[in-house]
Amino acid sequence: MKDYLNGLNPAQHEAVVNTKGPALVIAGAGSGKTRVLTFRIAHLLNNGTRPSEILALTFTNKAAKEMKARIAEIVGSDVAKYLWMGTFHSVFARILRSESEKTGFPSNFTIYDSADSKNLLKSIIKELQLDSAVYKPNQILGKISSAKNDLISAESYKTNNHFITRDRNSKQPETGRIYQIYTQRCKKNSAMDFDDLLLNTNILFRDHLDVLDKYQKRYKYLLVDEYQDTNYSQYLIIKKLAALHHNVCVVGDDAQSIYAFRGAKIENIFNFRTDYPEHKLFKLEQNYRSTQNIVNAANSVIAKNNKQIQKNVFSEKHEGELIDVYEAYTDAEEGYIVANKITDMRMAQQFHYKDFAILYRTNAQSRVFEESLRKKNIPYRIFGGLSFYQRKEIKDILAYCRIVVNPNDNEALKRVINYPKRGIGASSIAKIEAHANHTGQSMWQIVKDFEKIVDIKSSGRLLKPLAQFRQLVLDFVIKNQEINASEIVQIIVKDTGMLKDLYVDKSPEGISRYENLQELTNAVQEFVSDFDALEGSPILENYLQNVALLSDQDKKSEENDYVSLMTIHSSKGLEFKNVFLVGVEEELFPSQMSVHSAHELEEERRLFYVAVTRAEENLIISCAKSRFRWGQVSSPKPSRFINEIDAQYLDWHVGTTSKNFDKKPREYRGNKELKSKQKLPNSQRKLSPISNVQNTSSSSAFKTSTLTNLKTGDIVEHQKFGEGKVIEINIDGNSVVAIVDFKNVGQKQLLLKFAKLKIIKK
DNA sequence: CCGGTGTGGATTTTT
DNA sequence: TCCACACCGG
Repeated sequence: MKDYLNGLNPAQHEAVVNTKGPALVIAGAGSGKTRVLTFRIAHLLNNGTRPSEILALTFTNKAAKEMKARIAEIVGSDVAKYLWMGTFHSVFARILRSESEKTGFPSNFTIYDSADSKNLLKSIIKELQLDSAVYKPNQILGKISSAKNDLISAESYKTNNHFITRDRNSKQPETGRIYQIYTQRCKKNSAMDFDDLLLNTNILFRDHLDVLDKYQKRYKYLLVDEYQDTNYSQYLIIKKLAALHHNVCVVGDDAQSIYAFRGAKIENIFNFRTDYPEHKLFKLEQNYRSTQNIVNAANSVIAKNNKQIQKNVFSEKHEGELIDVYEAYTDAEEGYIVANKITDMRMAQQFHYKDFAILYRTNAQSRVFEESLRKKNIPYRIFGGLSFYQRKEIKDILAYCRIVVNPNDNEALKRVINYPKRGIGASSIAKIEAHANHTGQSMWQIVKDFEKIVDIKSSGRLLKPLAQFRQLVLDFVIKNQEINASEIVQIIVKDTGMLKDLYVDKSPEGISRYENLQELTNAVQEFVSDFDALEGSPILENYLQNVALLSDQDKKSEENDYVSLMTIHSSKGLEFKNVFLVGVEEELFPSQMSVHSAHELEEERRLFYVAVTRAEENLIISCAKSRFRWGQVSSPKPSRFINEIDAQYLDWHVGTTSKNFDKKPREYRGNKELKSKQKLPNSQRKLSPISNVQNTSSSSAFKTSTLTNLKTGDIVEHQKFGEGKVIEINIDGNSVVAIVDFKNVGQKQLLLKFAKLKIIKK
């Protein structure tokens, strides 16, 4: 029981046993941060602290779960289960539910995910008759979100000069009004978005000192993981809760703060020392994860940042291999190199597939690697992207569940009032919504008594479908009172007809949707059987409370052997023997200070640092000199960050290294004239015909199926170049190119398959 | 109302 | 490329 302290190094040991007073633990990458946190909690428990007096906040649900499991191993699960441990969002959602009399929200409030928020904003913007091209829902959502994270209410937003001028400059002067209506609408729907969970907690603690007092007393020890990624709202919650006991331990690494885009303030970790002058500082500097080369290389990059807490991260592992850098000609070749390398390394060094990860900046980059891996029959799994809970079929089921629990949830109602199709079209939905907003009722209240609405009654056509929908929901509500979450979900998928709908659909997508539906019912079943009596009963209400805050990462991964593909962001906290950091081009890892402010650049550098420090043994960085993106060819340069790594740690492989690579770079295919330019140095290389096309509309009217119909000799019309004659057509795998002689252009043009063409004469 | 088709726009990153 | 949306005809 006590021997957990033996395996710690001196710095870790200090950070574990000094449990009194504020503590700042700076934990370099791979320095055993989770160990320290878990042992610190275990140490508290072993020294007489009750588990319910400890509040530990993590960044993801997964981290919380894992940590709880590890603590349970030390102190036993009967103790560990009473710990308050979870993400900010889940813990404070729970508190907001139990303090519902004080919040103005019912305890069964719905949590809107970003899609719900966006939809709500969209309809508000439409209602206000504003142009949704100017008031882009995503942008507005971003503004509202950052305001909330800075604890700025709609009212103060509207009168704040800074925001007024900013919104005027961005031609969105009505943002404040939208914010206000959005807030009202959420309240009416009994819904909170992600930011509201934190904002309303702050409001609760501000306006109800008795409540604050209660939680201050309850939580004698606070621990916060990933402190560098907390926002102002979270910071303030911690500060208030810690005000009584001052036993607040924050753990983090300023070099890994990569969430500024969603409001994270790296300053929080810098300012901890001034916030708590009596704090103790612990630096975990030994990296147990990576080879010396990788650690040194990572250090050499992050050293270029100005804002940081000085530390000296070192490794005592073997020196290790140099970092390979590959500059491929094309994205396809980059994929090929990576897949080949995985096969080679696996054979030569007995690695498993699960020892490999491919990390990229954006989800869209995964496709090329998927293709190359599939070609070589390498098993892989993509993390992130469209998460399970964001899939249409899943959201539809959950929307029904949400209505059952909270009928005022308009967003859920709008989602399924006509799904499956029952003849309630967009205009009818708009009519109901307008009625609801007029009378200050929820849409469900209108639907419930739709016979009273003259407008609906007179048209007649809606009567039957509305009655049917109402009956369906009412049935669910009644049944739900007696049965558990799993049973009601079964009834919902069956009675709505969704189960049959998806079962009948035998297209690949239909099958996968059916499987997803099965997976969801399994998940609910699991929720029911795993349910701990401590947390109430396994009813739908309780299931829903978790589900909005879940993400794909929280789904347990099977034991299988596969290569992992994910964004750098989602790789944080993970480690792999071999890491491929791909697509490292300046388009995605910007290098121009003129475009990006200094602190944005520093954040990008930290992101790069995070990626590099995921690797234990081998790191391979790659980029492509020509990339096919959004239907167009671009010629990106390697990111500056590669050059910021000290050259002594690098091993460069420029150009094609794979002799077997049979595909020529994409932009040269099938065109003799261009082929000769291949040898030109990068700076002088011109892709003139293609770049001309780039300037035209990027519409993809010219579909592949149509394109294959194109023949040499056809007369076509191009939006920009006018009428012309096809003189050569080249179809090769998925790349299709036509050379066209345009009447009025005086130059033959090379058109890619996405060029906009109308066939005039065959 | 609904489904098909054409069109235009968009891309970080996640609780 | 994919997705959302507008438009049209049944």
